[in-house]
Amino acid sequence: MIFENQYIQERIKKVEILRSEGINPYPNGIAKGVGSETFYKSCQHLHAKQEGQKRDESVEFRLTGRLKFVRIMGKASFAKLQDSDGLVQIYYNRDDLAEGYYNKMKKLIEVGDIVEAVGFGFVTQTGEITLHCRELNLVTKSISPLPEKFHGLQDQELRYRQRYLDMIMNPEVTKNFIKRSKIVSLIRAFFESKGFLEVETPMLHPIPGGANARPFVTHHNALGIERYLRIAPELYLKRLIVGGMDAVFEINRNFRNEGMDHTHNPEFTMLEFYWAYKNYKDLIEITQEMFEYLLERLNLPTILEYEDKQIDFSAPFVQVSYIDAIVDIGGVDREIAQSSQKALAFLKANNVKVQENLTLGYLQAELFDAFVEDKLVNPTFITDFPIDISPLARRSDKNPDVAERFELFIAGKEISNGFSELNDPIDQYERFKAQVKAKDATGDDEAMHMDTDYVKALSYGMTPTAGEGIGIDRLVMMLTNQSSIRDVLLFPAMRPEITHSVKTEE
RNA sequence: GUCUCCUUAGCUCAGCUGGUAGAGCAAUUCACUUUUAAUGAAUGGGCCUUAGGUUCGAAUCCUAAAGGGGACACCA
Repeated sequence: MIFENQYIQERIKKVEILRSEGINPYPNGIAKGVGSETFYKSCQHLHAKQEGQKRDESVEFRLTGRLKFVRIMGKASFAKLQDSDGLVQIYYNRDDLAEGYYNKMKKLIEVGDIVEAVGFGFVTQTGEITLHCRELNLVTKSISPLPEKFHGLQDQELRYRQRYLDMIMNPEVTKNFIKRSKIVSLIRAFFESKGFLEVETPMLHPIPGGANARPFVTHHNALGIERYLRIAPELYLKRLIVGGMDAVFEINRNFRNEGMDHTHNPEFTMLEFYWAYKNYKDLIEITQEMFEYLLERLNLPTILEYEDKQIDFSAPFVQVSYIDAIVDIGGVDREIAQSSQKALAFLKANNVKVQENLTLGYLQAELFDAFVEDKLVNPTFITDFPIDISPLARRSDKNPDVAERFELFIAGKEISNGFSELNDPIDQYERFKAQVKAKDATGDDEAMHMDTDYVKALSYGMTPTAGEGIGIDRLVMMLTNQSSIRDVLLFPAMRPEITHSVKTEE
């Protein structure tokens, strides 16, 4: 039974006592009190008063919040109440509350309960602004005790599984999530100010597309068909460009059925935006601008601490081509980087596990991952991606081996991916076919599926368009200096916890 | 998926080379009308994650499982 714990039982008894005394432990219709911040500000002037007179009984305040500490000292008590502004101290004693109320309630109102305190401000002997209560009412009884008051809740697992407790015990956690919310809100404002329209496209896809990833599969009962939770909104957003929306964005969840670690959660939030009559160079510009906007509005410094690194966001961010990055940053000879045979040999010589049948572009990607990615600490735009690893990007008019594509790296991590979109329907059709072939040949179960409806859409003509995706979770990690994605997700994915019962055979 | 470490009271943690369970906070009772992790006194509280094994004897050693942390791999 969920409530069998002795401490919970003790508190349930208190609930019963309260009811028998005619006090509702879960009353309704109580308005939120004045925030503790406001209370402090309104009482600041009391500090200036003479010793022994630091009080103003003429102004009444009503505070509401959860009790975090209670110190009963016989006929008087101090308690700390936590509201959305923070902690505030209240004082209550036998003589200033209603007759008999103090003795009846002092043990029935305890740490964890949510209360309403009404009274006036004063300054204690130790100089703390405190509410002297004339009234102290229970707002909501807590029957589960809070974790230890000094160490709080440390256990990572409990913090993620019981995020509400984490928030009660570790207020800085809430602060990070408030910041996350602000970041998302600013991004919306930024794109709207640029004339983008926010749209919502399907989560249930008949064909998973727009990324190389394994999808979750689900079932539609009425239709009797499989659906895939979306791995990316890309193909739908581009259909909207075909339809004549010139600038769209979507901030929403993607689902990928892959491993979990400190940078991967099965569901994560992506910003994707598509911009007609623009190319990848315009994207680089607007991305740079977006970062400047975010840092400024969040009051963050240009040089940001992240883990053990210092990241310099001074504009403009460096731009390097994929090949040059491998050569100049990765320290790989240009000859090696431009020959399949030499690249393969080099990778093997450096103990990088690679498949034999990879094309040059894929080998370059291996070189990049192994020798370059970690070194891109300050924001860096990597441009001119190999065409083989960019199945949805437009081929460069100057160099057919290269796509008009870039990725932004910060602190060794990919933050954004953007390109001039492929709008030649026949080229797109061929590339899908190649992906399907790769799927069969190499058993690459992340390779893309053929999406004939998307090709059909392109066949009506899509304006030259640039599109980009930014991983919101990783962006928030960077801006809140968190090294685990779980610390920027309110409810990170967890395995089910109680499975002591039957083990299923393999 | 692999390696590695962790799981003991509500919480934070001790528990040695195996001898039968400890502290602090929290709780209960008492004292205390300006405390700051309040204080002082007393009391209660345990499926030592689970299942096997070794042993006269297991929280402790071994094996497996579950959950979690970290690293790597897969993955953009």
